[in-house]
Amino acid sequence: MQAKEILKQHIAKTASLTDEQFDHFFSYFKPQSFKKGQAIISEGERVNSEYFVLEGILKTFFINDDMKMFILQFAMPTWWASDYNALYSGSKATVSVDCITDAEVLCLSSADREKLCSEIHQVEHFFRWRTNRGYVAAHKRLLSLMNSDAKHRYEELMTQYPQLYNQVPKHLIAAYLGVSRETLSRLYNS
Amino acid sequence: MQAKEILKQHIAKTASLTDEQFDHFFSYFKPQSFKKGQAIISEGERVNSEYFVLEGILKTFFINDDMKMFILQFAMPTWWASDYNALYSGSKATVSVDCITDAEVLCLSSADREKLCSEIHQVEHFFRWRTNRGYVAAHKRLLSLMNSDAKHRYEELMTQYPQLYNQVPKHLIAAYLGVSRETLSRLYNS
DNA sequence: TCATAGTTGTGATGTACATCACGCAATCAC
DNA sequence: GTGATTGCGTGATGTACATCACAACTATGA
Repeated sequence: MQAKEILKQHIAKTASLTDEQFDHFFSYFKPQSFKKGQAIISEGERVNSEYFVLEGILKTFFINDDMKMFILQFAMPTWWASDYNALYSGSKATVSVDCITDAEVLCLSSADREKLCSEIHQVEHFFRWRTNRGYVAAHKRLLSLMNSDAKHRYEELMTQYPQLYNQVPKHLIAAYLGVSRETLSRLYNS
Repeated sequence: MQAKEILKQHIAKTASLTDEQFDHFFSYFKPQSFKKGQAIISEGERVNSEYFVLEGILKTFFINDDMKMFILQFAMPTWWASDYNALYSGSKATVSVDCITDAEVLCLSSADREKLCSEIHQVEHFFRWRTNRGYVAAHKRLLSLMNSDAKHRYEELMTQYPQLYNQVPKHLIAAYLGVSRETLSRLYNS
């Protein structure tokens, strides 16, 4: 399927745009290709854009002073990724985004998103609902981190996104679950 | 300060409404008073509204099968609280909201919020930005849960919201930090 | 005013994890 | 093809927490 059609169907689930409106909307998105391992947003840099995934898997992550990595999100096709803190506040990135596999994305600058939101009411509507879904998902994950042990979190993740099992190295899944790779290995061998 | 003025100043930080627009907007909010300990949203019930806090402190929380409580949010004046999952999906509440102190709130139904969002573009703009701030805050907390130990999280919380120290029982602060009340007690006595 | 419930502190013990250390494929680079 | 890198498993040990048990103090309400 074409990039345009993928985005169109994605938007149509939440907002009603006329064809002209959608064409205008789409014209601000820049297609980009990335290779496995390539960085899209690096900590400390300025962040101007957010990214809609067409193909491949991205990760949003943070690396602490001990060089330990924590993954906030795996972004799969039709998901969005960026450092939304930096993007909305204008500050420098505190989290990074890179490619777990080769990836095709559509890039939308923050300035263009705000322009589109103010031009087309339904675009603002779309972004409100999208962000709300992210907010709810983050709260679910907070509860799961506080309430469940690592084994339970692992099983939840594998049930919801079984494709991660084959497509994503185990140490990244561990970094998402918030356990060491050794612990994760012991969990599913039991 | 009047309820109306508090809300007006709160909105004005993110959106530009004319006085007429704000009057219309405000007319949908219902003032409500609650006593300490009173429930606002209970797990399993239908959720119709969200709440803007004028005075007092609310908590949004979840109780698991072992009757252990986890606090997602303390809502202080000018904060919003609800079960946003239930509110946006129409399902029943999975988290509860109640009052830690006596509280004055403004209640806005979900139907009215959607009506106002579609009538007044700037209202939709406001809610998009508000939700984005919540999303970013939730991700910060996810990182803090995965990266920091309980002592560090406690100090962060007390630095950012020192008023919680006196106004909120310690076992609720523990339920927010994700540790037992015993552990919390040992943390700050050292 | 007395009883009861809610809040906080502290010791003893248990456990789910992290960390360190090592070996062993599979894949990649040149 | 060979050395280097990446990914994965597993044992030994350490630790930050949970849990249980009990005591004391404070606020609330009949």
